[in-house]
Amino acid sequence: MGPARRKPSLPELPEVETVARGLRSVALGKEIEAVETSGVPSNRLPLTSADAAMLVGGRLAAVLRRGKYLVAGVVFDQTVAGPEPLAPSADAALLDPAADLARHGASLALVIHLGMSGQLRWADATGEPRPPHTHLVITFSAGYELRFVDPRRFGFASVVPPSSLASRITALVGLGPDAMQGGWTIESLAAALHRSRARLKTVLLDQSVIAGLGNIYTDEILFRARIRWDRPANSLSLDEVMRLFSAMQEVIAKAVDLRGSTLADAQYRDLFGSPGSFQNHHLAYGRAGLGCHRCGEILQAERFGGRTTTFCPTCQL
DNA sequence: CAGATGCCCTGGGCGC
DNA sequence: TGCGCCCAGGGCATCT
Repeated sequence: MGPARRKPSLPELPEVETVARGLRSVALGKEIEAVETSGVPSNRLPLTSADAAMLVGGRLAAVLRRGKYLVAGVVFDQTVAGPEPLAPSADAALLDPAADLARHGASLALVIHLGMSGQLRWADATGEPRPPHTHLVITFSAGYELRFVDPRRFGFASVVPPSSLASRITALVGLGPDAMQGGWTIESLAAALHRSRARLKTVLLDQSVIAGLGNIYTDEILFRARIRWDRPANSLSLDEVMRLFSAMQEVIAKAVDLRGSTLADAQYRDLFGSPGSFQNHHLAYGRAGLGCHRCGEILQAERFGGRTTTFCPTCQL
């Protein structure tokens, strides 16, 4: 093996959750005074300056996360009561951001997906200069600004009325239950997996089945569950589903606790520029060619569907 | 028709 | 130093 390859650390559920919590801690209730766009459109969903300008005069009333999506509710002409409850119950509204936003009285939604290289930064408007590839800047009262920086422009920011969420951002509405707060049970996970005979990792990555998992966390979950990525999803025994369920809970909880994974390229930073530390607990992702922490076997990398999976050929069955 | 595969978007690391 | 290959992941088109 050559020198350690720089891997992108892309934002998945734990990283987006960390950013969402950061936003709640600093931006709720603050008035939006100005919005600037770079004029360089997202590759996915361009934001017109007219749409962006609709935010001016509003206040952030809620910051939700659904899978890898951030959804901020913006209210006009009313005071914000206070921070929303941090952990909403797993009721039907959990999957319906429009309903959640309505409860907060939001008349506009700012939807952000960080894509592969997107970052949100909270900065003093008079402080550090804006980095290259800053595509959206929202200036709040008190001289702070929220910067959306995205070199590869796979991410997007969109401003839509809550009632148009379903038609304008269909993927958001089509998300399956969230990997962290979707109310998953062993039974519902087993049912979801048994509906498909596609390869297990394909199903775990399918945002319409489980929302929030990406390449890093699926590899970590599968390693801990000791199950191969290419098993047909409907071939798992009950014991294996239970292991997968536990691994998903543990990995996501710990990764959120450690504020996500920041790898060598430092692509992911939280709202305030700090790295996460779950990368120090990675057992599979990025470790191809290194020894398995469980059995010592050399971890193997395989490519499918244009991406790499790292796993232990001996203890993942 | 479910599942698999290929392609596209982009910038940066790195090899030559 | 500079050029060009390759990689990353999500969405979608197109196959089998």
